[in-house]
Amino acid sequence: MYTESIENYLKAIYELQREWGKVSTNALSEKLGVAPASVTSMIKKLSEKKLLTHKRYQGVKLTRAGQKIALEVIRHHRLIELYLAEALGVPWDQVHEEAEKWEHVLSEDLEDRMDAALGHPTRDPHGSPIPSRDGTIIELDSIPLADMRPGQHGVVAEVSDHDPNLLRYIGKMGLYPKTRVKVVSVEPFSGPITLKVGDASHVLGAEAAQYVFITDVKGNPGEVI
Amino acid sequence: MYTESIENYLKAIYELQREWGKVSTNALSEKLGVAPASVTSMIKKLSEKKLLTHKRYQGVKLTRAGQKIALEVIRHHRLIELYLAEALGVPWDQVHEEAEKWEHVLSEDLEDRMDAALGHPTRDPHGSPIPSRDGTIIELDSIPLADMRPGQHGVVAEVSDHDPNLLRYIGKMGLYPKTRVKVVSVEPFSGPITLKVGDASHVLGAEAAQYVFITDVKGNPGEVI
DNA sequence: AAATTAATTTAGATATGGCTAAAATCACTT
DNA sequence: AAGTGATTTTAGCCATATCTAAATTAATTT
Repeated sequence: MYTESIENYLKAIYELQREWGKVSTNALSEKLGVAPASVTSMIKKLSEKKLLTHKRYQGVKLTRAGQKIALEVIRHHRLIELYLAEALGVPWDQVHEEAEKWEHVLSEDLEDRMDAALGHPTRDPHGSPIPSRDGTIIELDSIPLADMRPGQHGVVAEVSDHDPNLLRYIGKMGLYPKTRVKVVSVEPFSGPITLKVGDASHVLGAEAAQYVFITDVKGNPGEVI
Repeated sequence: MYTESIENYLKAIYELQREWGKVSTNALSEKLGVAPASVTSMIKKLSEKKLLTHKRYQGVKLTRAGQKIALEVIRHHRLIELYLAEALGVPWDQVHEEAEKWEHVLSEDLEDRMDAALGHPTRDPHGSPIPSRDGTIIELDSIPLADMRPGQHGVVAEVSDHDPNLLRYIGKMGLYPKTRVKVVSVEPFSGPITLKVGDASHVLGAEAAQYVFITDVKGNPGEVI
């Protein structure tokens, strides 16, 4: 088994890789909240263990072995998040923090039991896909709500879980995964977005809209006024 | 917060204190599976933090502060054990291992949720008392099954959870907490014990009988043949 | 009371995963 | 092509929690 630290590095690298393609020392440093120099020495170690490849000054890339471990940790994380929400009613803005710790000590047996109790789910409470045991993951094709135009509508696919405050804010307007939304208007200069969620109308700040991802986008894109 | 290591030391000290009164360096070393020298240096640290008192070559004793932390960890451990057994059907010989890891990363909020979901339980699956949040614990008055005499009967109060094999063995004859048992005969020289559990009759080895604790013991003690 | 044995402590080493400060490299501008 | 600023790496240090080997203290035996 790998240390908690190693698991966290691999997970972070996987996520950055998916979002930005390449993963720099600084990006990792910021995401993990450690000094760049610490990242460099960990990279060296992970490279020796063949969990990633590294070209000096050029960033890292997970090997197959590294990705496998990353996906196992992510599977733990997301199963735990969903389990806590479903079975114990933990609010969706708190499940992430709890899962951050528990994911590293969850046994495979308990993982399987939770998976079965939840009916082999495919999405966590934030809409993120839960990798299967063998490391298959189906990422959704979605765009940030911030990129939508007036008149377009779609379905909330996924919401970033990095900030509990953001989740509470988003939750207040009912923007949970699988919810239909329609963009009514968009203010210029990265301004707020007015949208319909069911019968209700909400105004959402531009920054928050970066973190809400929409799938199944349809409708004639109108002008940004 | 304290490190996982510190929590484990405090828990171990609490348990040894309860069982043997005083807690020697060697006893801790054995219980924790670390070298005696390592125990000495940790004792020094815990003593500086005022979590225990130590007289050189004379063993240690938890302070009130140390005991409070020990009981918090034990509460976590036992709530987790019961939760896993009840909610996820984890067999009673596996819950201990899972709880050993999880207990150190459980939030107070989740502790409360599990406690509520279980209806504020007072015993874990092995019959051990679950301390309350404020650190109150009600230990049962019980004797080892090995000390019972033919003709006596009683109720299983608690079973040691230190060895999964033992738990499976004990489970096979239905010796779960709250089960009535009657001692039929006891072989001499610390020999096996024949007992009735419900309608069934079982023979139990003397060593295993050291780890099963009986309360409410009644009946005329007969001779050990 | 001295010698032996057992328990405990001290001293010094190791691995992990952080840190800061300084050096090296890269990327961009002029 | 050289200079500047940002990024990355190197070098060396620190804390935690282990270890082994040696020294000390306590307990027991003769």
